Parts: sequence; structure tokens; C-alpha cells
Amino acid sequence: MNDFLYLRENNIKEIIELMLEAYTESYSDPYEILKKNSFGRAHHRLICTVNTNPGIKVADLIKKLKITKQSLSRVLQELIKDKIISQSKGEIDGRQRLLHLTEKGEKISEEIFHTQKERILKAFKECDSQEVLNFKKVLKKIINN
Amino acid sequence: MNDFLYLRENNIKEIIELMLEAYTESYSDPYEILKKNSFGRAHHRLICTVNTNPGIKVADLIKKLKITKQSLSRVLQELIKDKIISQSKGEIDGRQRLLHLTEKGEKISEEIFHTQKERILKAFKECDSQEVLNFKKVLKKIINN
DNA sequence: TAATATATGTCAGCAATACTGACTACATAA
DNA sequence: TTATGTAGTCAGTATTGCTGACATATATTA
Repeated sequence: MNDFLYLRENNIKEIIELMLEAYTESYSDPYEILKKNSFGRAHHRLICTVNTNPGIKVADLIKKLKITKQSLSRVLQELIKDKIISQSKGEIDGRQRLLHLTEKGEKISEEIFHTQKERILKAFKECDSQEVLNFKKVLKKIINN
Repeated sequence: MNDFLYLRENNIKEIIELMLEAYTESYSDPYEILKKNSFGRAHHRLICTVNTNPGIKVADLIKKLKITKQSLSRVLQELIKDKIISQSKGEIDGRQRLLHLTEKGEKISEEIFHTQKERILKAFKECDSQEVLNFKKVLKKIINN
């Protein structure tokens, strides 16, 4: 009875390293295009998160990226100054600053994520829809702990 | 005909952010235990990679972690000094230095990866073996591009 | 064997990204 | 009104990454 092999120590360890590798690889894809815009890893992470969470408030961004507001601030101010990201006052709670990509931000985003998207797309094309759905499901389970 | 929904722009974008989140979350798990040993993110990445690739040579470690030998060196020397990692001369090619976790390294590794392993284990327990296999398959495809 | 190439290590300086602590401004809630 | 919550800012520091230059030992090639 070894239907639970996938829960074994060695498999878990391997998965942890695969996740590190997948992240390291795929987040190094846009290195050149980021450099061209004088952006770094921190800008990349920020743009990615605002991109998929339009209207996110500063406090939530900090929680997601697990950095301090001082660390966020430096990078965020650069992106606001470059008109990549825009801020708007929260309508319900006026203390909040809600973040969006600008049109320019959307365009640069296309460039930045192009290679990374190609990587994922190429991988997915070699899989069927069920496998991709499972991938997403497991990924979400790992996050929600 | 939308059997290929999973290849759509928005799904890919979402996956990219989920991977960022999963990495950020799960690689922040051992923060306290690392701090206790005066280790940081760089030590964590190094230990993880040597752990799952015992006997890896320096050049390959550099490729996997995508850092320079100078960046690696600082952290590696600390871990060697602390007797977490040991070096041995390559038997075939005497220029190579092959890296292993020491017994002490294995023990600390247990501690460091405990929470992270629990996170993955908990996620996997809510999935069946096929889903986990698919997760691993897709992860590997993403890396091998 | 002598010259060259490769794998690793090391020194020095610099840049980016993170941290802590302290303080301010403003909006909301009690 | 007072207390709390959200965000911004200033100053200083630690960690992790980079480049360039040079050293050492081993392997390969001419």
C-alpha cells in the first residue's frame, strides 16, 4: 500500500526545491527588459501584484509582498513618478491609497511579462487542461495556509 | 470550443502571480528559525539546493541560484565555517569542490524546512495523488525551458 | 614539457533591497 | 474629543546582489 508516496519526506523536499527553481528561473526571464527601464526585482514583484490585483491598497500590498512600508515606499514612489502606477483615494475609506497600473504601466507590463508568459505558455501547451487545473489548485492550497 | 481556456492571457497572468505568492509565502515560513542561527534568505536558498542535490559542484550551484561566485562565496564560507556544509575534492576532476550537508547541516535543515514542509504536506493532504503528480509535472515543464 | 584553459577562491568597492525606529499627517471610529 | 488606523517620510543599518581584477590549483592541448 503505497498510494501515499506523494506525501513522503523526499517528495516534499523535492517539491520545495522545484518551487525555488521555478521561481528563480521564471523571475529571471525579464531581467534585460527590466534593466532597460532601470527596474529591479522589487519593481517586478510590485508591478506583478498590482497587475493582477488592480485597486489593491498599500497595506494589502505590503502583506502580499511581505516587506515593510519603508521598503515598498522607495520602489513605489519611483513607479508613481515614472507614471507606471497611479494612486487614488479610497472612496469608502479616504485614508486608503488604491493602486492601479496606468496605460503606460500596462504597456510596460506587456513587455516585462512577455518572456515569462511564453515560458508558462510553452509548458502548458505540453499539458492538458486537467493537469493545468490541478497545478493551479495545488498552488492555491499551498498559499492558503 | 473553449477547451483551451487554460492557455488564455488572464489565466497565465494569474498563474505568474500565484507562483510569486506561493514562493513568497513558503519561503518566509522559516524566517524565525533562520534568524536564530543568524542566517538569511541566501543561506536558505543555498541549503535547500545542496540538500536536494548532494555533491553538487560550485559551478552548478551558481547556475541554479543565478548568482555570481562572489555572492555565493560569502554565504558559502559562513556555512562551511559553521560546519553546516562540507566540501570535498572531485575524484574525477580535482579542481571541483563538491558540496554536501554535514550531519549538523542535516539537523538544522530539518528545523529550517519543518514549517515549510508542513505547509506543503497540509496542501497535499487535501489533494489526491494524481493532482500532486500533475503539479510536479507542470512545475518541471516550467523549469525546463 | 610548456602553454593554455577551466574551476574555484579572494579582495575591494558599489548598488539594490530589505530592516528598525521615530515621527508626521490625515481620516475614521469610539 | 480622543483614540485608532492608514499612509508617508527621514535616518541609519544589514544583507544580498553586482563588477573588475587577480591568485591558485588542476586539466587539457600543442
